[in-house]
Amino acid sequence: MKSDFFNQVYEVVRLIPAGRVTSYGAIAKCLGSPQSSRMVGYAMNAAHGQQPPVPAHRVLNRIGMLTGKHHFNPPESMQTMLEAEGLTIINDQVQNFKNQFWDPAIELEF
DNA sequence: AAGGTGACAGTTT
DNA sequence: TAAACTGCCACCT
Repeated sequence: MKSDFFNQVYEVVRLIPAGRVTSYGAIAKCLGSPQSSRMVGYAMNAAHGQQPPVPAHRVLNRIGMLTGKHHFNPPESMQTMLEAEGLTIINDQVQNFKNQFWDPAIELEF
């Protein structure tokens, strides 16, 4: 059993609806550690091969930039998957990021 | 066992 | 205004 912290992150990420994106900080905050955003990113690093798969491509930094695309295989698949969900990505940045933002702290409570 | 790293974010200079 | 530093906590060497 991995650390529950990671499992929490995976669960939240899997709840992200298609066509929506969120930030590491939002997830970290939802878990109760708003300053532990790095841990969320690190959890994503271990998200490879998780069951069910974790849509890590829907998790971006606070500015909507595909910072972790380099960790995908191939890296360009991240942008491809996001575009397939209806998102517009230019220069590794999600357009209308604020409009597509999905805040777990709000959506989950709703 | 201890130190260093990291897919970030917020604050300060 | 932009750039740089610190904080955070688990994983890896």
